[in-house]
Amino acid sequence: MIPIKMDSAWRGTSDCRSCGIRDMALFADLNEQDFSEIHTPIDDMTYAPQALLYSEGQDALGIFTLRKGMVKLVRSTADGRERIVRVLRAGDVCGIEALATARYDTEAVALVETSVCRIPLSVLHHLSSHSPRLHLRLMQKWQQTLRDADDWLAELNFGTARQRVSGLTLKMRDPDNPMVTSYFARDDMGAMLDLKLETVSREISAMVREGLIKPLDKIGRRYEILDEQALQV
Amino acid sequence: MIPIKMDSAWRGTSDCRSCGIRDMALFADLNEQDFSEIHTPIDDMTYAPQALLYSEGQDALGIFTLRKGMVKLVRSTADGRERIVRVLRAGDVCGIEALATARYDTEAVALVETSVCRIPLSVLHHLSSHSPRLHLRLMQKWQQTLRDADDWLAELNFGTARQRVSGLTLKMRDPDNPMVTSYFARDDMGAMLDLKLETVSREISAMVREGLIKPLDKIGRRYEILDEQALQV
DNA sequence: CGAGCGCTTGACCGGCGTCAACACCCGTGG
DNA sequence: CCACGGGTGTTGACGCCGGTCAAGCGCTCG
Repeated sequence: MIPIKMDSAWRGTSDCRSCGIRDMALFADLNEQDFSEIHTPIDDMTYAPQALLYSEGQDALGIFTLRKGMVKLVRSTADGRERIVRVLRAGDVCGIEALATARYDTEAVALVETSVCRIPLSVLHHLSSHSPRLHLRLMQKWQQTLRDADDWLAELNFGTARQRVSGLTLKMRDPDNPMVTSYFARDDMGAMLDLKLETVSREISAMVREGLIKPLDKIGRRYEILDEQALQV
Repeated sequence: MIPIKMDSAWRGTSDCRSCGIRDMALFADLNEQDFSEIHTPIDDMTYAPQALLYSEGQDALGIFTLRKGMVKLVRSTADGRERIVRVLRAGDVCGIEALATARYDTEAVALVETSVCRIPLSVLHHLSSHSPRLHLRLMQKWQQTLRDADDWLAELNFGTARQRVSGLTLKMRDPDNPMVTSYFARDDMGAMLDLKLETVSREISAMVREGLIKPLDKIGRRYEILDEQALQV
């Protein structure tokens, strides 16, 4: 059992009106009246790499919007193996399932330093019935989450090792700089793609040798994409 | 390209109040006032095996509740391979993503004779903002759908061929008779589990030889579960 | 500067894919 | 009623991809 650091810090209460990612977030199109109906403060929090946001089955305090960083969602199978079902990035919603059941269905762990805002369930329940704008936005987030889940299965867990690693390479491109992609620890990548870490490492090495990608650091996390075409196979 | 038979039949307008599966369905806890606000008829439809409910990207007419039968959801990858992302059964909701985008994200095909009711989007949009009961029920269906998607990835697409076929065997047990399970055409099973049809066939044969399951028909679709324990590995 | 962790690489092996032949069920038509 | 043919499932032989085990390397941090 790997001990998980609980390095998390409450950084204060968010002012959603001036949020930097508000156009991607749940509260994108709330108006002043909607905001005036929020009576519980929204927490602004930051997690260190490997920090646990919540664990599988835990009672939910709220749902999270990712402002910066990345979070892996981990599901344990009946026989104790661990599987990464998805990776969330800035703008994604984390723990949305708690809206229906007040419990989280998966474990959520920060992969890098990650900042989030945590919106209490009571706020969402209240607003989703009083604000058609939030109601619509929630529907879109549900749909996006489901689509991501299906994409993960259809695109990243299908075909040869090369196809899977290529797929992850393209999926994890930096939104601000599409020629750069972010990898993870090799065993995490294995748990995402259903491959062993040695296989992942071998494929990455081969892709570098073949001139498809080029390492940007010495720890194997950031790579430049050189041949986009060849990765799309 | 395999031509898909469009054998579908409109069977009339549903009376939801007396629906046999109403306790599982979206309209479970609507009251008389809610029903009185439904101004568009709800279609009651039946599809033959292999019939197409809708295709990927198609404009949505409504969302479906399965009354009887099974439906596979198929996603095509960028390079043209086809992947079955989930199988829906009685009580499940099909095409829920259309609530957010008015388009379907996957293709839906009946696996056996299947009857559904199709609820127009307008009815759901109207009721979800006017009826807190439907609103809650919709949240639950979103959550259930997402959980199914993650289960499919974590339990059925992870580990050895034996583990996958065992997992599918347990997942497809008859709700009315848990000692009986339903299989599909071997290539469909392969597309669900990311295995080749020969591998699926070999694992099933081995499980029969080892006394874990026993065929109930001669076409390889229904099997009796003899050793539940051994399948849970 | 040394310890330790994570990444890489190699050698070997086994499980699954590939290709092919065959068995079986069932519908069709003589 | 039986002969035929196509579709689907099963089984076998063989090869390769990816898993396993192990050694070595390089970075980072104490």
